[in-house]
Amino acid sequence: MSADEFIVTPWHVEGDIDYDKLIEKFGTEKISPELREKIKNLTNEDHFMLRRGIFFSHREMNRILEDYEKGIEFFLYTGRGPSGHTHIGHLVPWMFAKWLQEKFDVNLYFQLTDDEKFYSKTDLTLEETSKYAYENALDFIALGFNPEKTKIIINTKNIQTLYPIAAQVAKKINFSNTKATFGFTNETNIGMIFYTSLQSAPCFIEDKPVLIPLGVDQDPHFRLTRDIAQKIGKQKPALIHNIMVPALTGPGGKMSASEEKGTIYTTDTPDIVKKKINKYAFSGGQPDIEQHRKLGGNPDIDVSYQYLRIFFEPDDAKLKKIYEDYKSGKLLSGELKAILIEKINEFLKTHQEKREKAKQQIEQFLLKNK
RNA sequence: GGGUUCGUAGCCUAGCCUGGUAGGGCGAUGGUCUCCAAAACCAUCGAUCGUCGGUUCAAAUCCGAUCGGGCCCA
Repeated sequence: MSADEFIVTPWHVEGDIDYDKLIEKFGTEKISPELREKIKNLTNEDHFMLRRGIFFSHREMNRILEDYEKGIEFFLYTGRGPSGHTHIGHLVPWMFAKWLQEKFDVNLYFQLTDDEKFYSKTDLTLEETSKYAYENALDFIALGFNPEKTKIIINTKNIQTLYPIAAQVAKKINFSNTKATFGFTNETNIGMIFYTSLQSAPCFIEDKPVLIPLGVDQDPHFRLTRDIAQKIGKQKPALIHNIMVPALTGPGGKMSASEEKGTIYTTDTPDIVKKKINKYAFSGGQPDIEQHRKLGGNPDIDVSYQYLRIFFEPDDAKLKKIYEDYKSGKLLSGELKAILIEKINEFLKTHQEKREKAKQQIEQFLLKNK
């Protein structure tokens, strides 16, 4: 794969992603300074993920906000395909969703697509994906969502609620649509072919506009949903997209739940975190210390720096100092890694405590079928 | 239900026709080098060849059955 090639689909992300090109390719809109300003005015906060372009693209986010200003409330929807343990990349859209929920005081639905992972991963059983769904739910709850306004949907458990909506959707999507959108072939099992309608279903679970914060790789599902929304008498879902969190080992792909060493899990111990970062994190440093002092490092390709930017260092002034020190050669790669290790472990310490508590809270979060 | 095709280390795959206990690539691991990581170089681990049975001195290789995946037709 050459430098300017990249692949972004719901099931596969590869290459060095050019996000401007992706916006063009997917037909989404870049988050404009005006939109950012508007969000800032409504929330009284300029969230660092917006400021730094971690959330970089959207579809009709402006409409959601205009409606909101007119007193029309929206709700939030996001989710996760439970194919393994939760890693820190997953937390990006969840954290942002949590912030949106807080600021706008709205309902949120979190969908765990255990059926989809069973369909798409040949070696996973339904028991395993359901087990991961539970595990992932704990991480989600640990972020501190409002239990009064937050419901977790597990596809195989909540099918009774989802199915009537999914049926409405499914009738309007034909085989050619899914083939074109997802690249399905004759080998694709029919679970996959139907599946997108289940991912659409929560968009219409309330009779209100919906805003979906999500990784940009999931956009194709909602492209279909948006296409058919009016046909079933519903509003198009609005989306706001985050970039892919790079794997520890390098910029050529997203962090994957199945690749041990390129991934920091929410359950990793401080020692494991330290070891993984030191041993695997791709750096933008120079070949040796002398050259590094002289030429400086490249924070833009340095994964440790990127993690700080994306998630672990919300303080702009601190981040800027790290950026400049690294770029000037004052800060060594090993030192940068030490900063990140400290930050991650600090975060995980509290996260893991909250995750334990979540085991007692999970019941009140699970959506009950009516 | 019929036909067809595939099943070799974590992944991809050679070998099967012309039987003599398996070769490569990627990956992984360790080392050298680096402030780390990457790259590069060196080294190492790893498969009883889906399963069961038969033929044979000898089977991944031939035969039968069976399980699993794919495609086509009905």
